[in-house]
Amino acid sequence: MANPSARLPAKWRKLAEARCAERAERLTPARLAVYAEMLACERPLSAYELIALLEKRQARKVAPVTVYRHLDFLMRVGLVHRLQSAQTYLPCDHPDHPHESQFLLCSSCGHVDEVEASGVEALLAKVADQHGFRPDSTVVEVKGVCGSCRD
Amino acid sequence: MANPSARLPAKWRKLAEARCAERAERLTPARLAVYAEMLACERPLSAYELIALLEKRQARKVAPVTVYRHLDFLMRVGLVHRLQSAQTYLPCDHPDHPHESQFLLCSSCGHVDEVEASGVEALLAKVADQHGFRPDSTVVEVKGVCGSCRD
DNA sequence: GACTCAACGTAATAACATAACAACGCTACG
DNA sequence: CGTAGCGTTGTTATGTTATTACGTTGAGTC
Repeated sequence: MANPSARLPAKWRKLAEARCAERAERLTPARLAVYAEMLACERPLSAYELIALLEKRQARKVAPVTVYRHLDFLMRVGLVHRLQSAQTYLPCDHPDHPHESQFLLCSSCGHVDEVEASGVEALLAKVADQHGFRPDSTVVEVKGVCGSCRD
Repeated sequence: MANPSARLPAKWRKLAEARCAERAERLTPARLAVYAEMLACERPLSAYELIALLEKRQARKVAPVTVYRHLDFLMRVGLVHRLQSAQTYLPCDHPDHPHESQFLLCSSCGHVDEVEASGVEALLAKVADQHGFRPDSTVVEVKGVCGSCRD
């Protein structure tokens, strides 16, 4: 089994460690391995795709619950997002700070662009307030066609 | 088995028929039964909850694929929405015209408020455009606590 | 050592969704 | 009329996503 950290750029690893340290959470090798696999893949993965990749790399069986636990952890600390409309997971594109994101999902190439438009969150907060609603978190996913695929 | 239309207010039925007529789609009894069940329930339902309700009312087995087909139909004509973050389905709150909606999901009482804030769609279109992205559809779901539950 | 507590392993199962194929019922056209 | 086409429905099986329950390990503490 390859050491996952060997494939994980130092920059990302440092950010991940910082995020965990902030919250007094432990970035164990198993958790790091899942995160590294997701970063290496560069596209959203389903939990079971991730299981298959991990089993291949580690040459041993990986139970679903294991991966789901690691994903829950990574989402809790803000290193990973879940695409609700696709039931897939992808690493956060800018894990240097906690944030709400919006996602642009290309239906042609499958690429996902994570953007952070503060105006969107502000507007949703305003709309919620107008309905007497106190927002905790938001899901914003836009499906369409990305610039590359339009050419 | 009760006639589903007996439980479906005439107003909603007329709107449903109009939506289907526009698109030359057929609002069959089976489809209407699913729609009526969803309207009667007044909260988002999972496909399998819907199956259980239909089986109870019709006193016969209902296969998952049947309900999924009817849900697909109802979503296609715009009478039903799917909450992506909860994997549940709920009738459209204002089926008199096609539209994109935003949803306010109360984590306390489970109530879902469907709102139609044109500003949200406009802003998302603008953000998408700034990234060279052509949007087709959007998913906007805000989790939080509704006005009633804050009291 | 004994206690605690989070992380991890293992097995089973629940919950959500689709595939493949046959049969039925319109309706439109000769 | 009849029959060909096509959308709807029924049936069975299977695929995909996620969780429950419970036991074990390992690091830190007293």
